[in-house]
Amino acid sequence: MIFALRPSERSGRPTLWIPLVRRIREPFKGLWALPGGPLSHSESLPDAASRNLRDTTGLAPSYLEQLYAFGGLHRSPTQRVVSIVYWALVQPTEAALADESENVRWFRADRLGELAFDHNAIIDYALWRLRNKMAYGSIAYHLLGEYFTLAQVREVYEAVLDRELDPANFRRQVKATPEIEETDQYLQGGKHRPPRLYRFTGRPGLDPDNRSTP
Amino acid sequence: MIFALRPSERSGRPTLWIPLVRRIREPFKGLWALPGGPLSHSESLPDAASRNLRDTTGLAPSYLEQLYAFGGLHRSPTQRVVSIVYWALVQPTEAALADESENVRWFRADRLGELAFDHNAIIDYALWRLRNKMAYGSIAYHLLGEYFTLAQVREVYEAVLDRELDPANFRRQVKATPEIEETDQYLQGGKHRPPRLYRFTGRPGLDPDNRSTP
DNA sequence: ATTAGTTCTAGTCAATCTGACTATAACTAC
DNA sequence: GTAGTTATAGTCAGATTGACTAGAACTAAT
Repeated sequence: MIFALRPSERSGRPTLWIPLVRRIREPFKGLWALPGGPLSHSESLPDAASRNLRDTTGLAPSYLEQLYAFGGLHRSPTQRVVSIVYWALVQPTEAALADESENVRWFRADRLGELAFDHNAIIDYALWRLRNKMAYGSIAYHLLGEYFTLAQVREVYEAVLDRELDPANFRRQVKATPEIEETDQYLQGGKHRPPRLYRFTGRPGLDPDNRSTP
Repeated sequence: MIFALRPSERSGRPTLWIPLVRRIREPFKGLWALPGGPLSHSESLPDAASRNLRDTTGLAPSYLEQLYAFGGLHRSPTQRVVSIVYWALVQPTEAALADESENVRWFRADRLGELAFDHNAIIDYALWRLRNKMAYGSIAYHLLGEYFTLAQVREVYEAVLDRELDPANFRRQVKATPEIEETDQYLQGGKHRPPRLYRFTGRPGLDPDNRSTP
């Protein structure tokens, strides 16, 4: 389950997109589904998630976290399947390089049709978690490049939370977080006062998967 | 992974306890470990967790939530094991009924020796999650009975967070949450002014496991 | 060169929330 | 009665938040 920001076709503002793969066999042949695959005997869970991500879309995530283990009895009509789902954030530069093809395509996270298996429910839950983490933790920066303006951070929040935020108040809050570092660079090229560039110096969260990285 | 409140031997104040089972075969024979067991083909993940809980300790949880899927390559020295761990809260009345025996015993959560497998790390993570959920969500009430005083709620927080809280300020905050309902009952029997009893009217969280219960 | 249009950025102010603290109420034990 | 204990309400200063104002710094059009 991969999230990335891409400009909306209409407004040009960044919105949330996810890549899906088309089922080429039964069950649910022809429907779109989350990328995934089997867990090999010799790889850890996050390794397997990264490999699957790379194999199907060519993407390398800037953030990877376990979402949930889904094990309902009737998730697949043919057999009992337990899926340990991970979710990833990729930066826009990465997302632009992603392989697209007849059977791999990006979709807006808020405009999905009917997907294979219980994947609609999985995405709903992932979106809920993303919004939650965004409200507390410092996760939004993994959807941006190394340098960014405060307005870009605000656009990320607006895209994910789906509501507008007061620019001045948002600045004040972000600037108060110690993990945000001011640089001496400014972003030129806009038709207005050039905004200052910042960078994120924090570390990802502390899951069991990556607890030992202090 | 089960949490319950039991009075400390020394101070008599409630503290966090968890039941462990003794390994009766290799690997780690003789060491204490978290209760658990295999996932059968015909039961969902939360069902399997409840059943294991009941089989080993006789307990029925008042709260059950998925903790994490642990899948490191070397968790067990003999084979590759993926454990989908659930954590549960049980009320004190339940906990008092729990089966204890030579091979099942309660331990204080903050005073554990070396356990089998990676179970020390799992418990650390569960404690971290419990503290986190406590700070935000309304989870503490599942460690109490149906009726409780505000001082009892405070004791739960103090036990889990391991620090003292100002009684007056704590009251103010708890009373402000809409899920707490005042009753007309008072708890008699103390050697001081009898405190009013309250009840919790909220629902558990919204995991994928129990999302459809509005 | 001037002006209009845009966003960036700093700041004010009232409302709300938080933590430290004081004071009274209501019970039991002596 | 009186001392001891916890329950409960309330006050007050400091921090945080949301709505808003205003000047700064750039581009584009005149």
